[in-house]
Amino acid sequence: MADSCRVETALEILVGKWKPVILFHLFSSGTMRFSELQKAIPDITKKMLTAQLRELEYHDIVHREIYLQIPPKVEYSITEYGKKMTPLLQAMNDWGMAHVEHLNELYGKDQSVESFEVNDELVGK
Amino acid sequence: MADSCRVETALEILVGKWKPVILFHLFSSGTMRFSELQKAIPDITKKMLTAQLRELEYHDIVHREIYLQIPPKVEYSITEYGKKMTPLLQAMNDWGMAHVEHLNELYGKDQSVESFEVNDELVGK
DNA sequence: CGGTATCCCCGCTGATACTG
DNA sequence: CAGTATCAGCGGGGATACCG
Repeated sequence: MADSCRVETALEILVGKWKPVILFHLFSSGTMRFSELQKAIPDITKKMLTAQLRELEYHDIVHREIYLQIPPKVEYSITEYGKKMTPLLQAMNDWGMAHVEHLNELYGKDQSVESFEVNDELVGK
Repeated sequence: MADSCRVETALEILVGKWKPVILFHLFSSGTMRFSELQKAIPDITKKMLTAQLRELEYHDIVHREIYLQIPPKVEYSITEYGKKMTPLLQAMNDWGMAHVEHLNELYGKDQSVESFEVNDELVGK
């Protein structure tokens, strides 16, 4: 735990209602157009998709490739630097899965940690 | 990255303006009274301290020991299960530190990722 | 001492419409 | 197609006061 705590720095990048799902899709599919992301995440609005992508872009996690053509085409992908997040995301994912199990043991199977609609979405894709 | 994404589960537990700082102090000091946490985190209100501690307690990360006496005494500590979060917190902390460096390289030293007041607080303790 | 109870504000998110 | 602009709602968080 050392003498300081930058956990919040990591949180800042990931926090945002749709960032984990966006990252999940980009990590899985490699490169996706704006409209492909929209299709993959039906409930997100253009406004939010744009906003969250811009934040990830600012943090050099996501790359935005613009093709100057009509109609426009924009592709998003994980940067090389962004790929270094994989172990962290993996660790969070693993801990999250174990924690769901733990909560089930504590409170019973019917309990939810909320916000699982996001996962339903992934399942239904 | 597997076929599902429980990253958000991990985020839920940590998200909350004061949870990382609270965890930092409890991990560092072992056991702390309510008032000690207040002193360690001057800007937090009783309401928020209580709320965030209750959430951590619900998730079995923090244990709440009540001493039935006048004046009241309540001690908070990390549960055994909670201690299993250490590697995750460490990973997030490490990534966070590296990311601050990365942002400095990209945008210059003066840039901030915001919310560093929390750290100032820790430094000033 | 260790909390609740109330009231309030602001910023994230959503819905909808418009545009190059 | 890939956005921006505008308006509106809701809830996390803050300030303050009170309580066993």
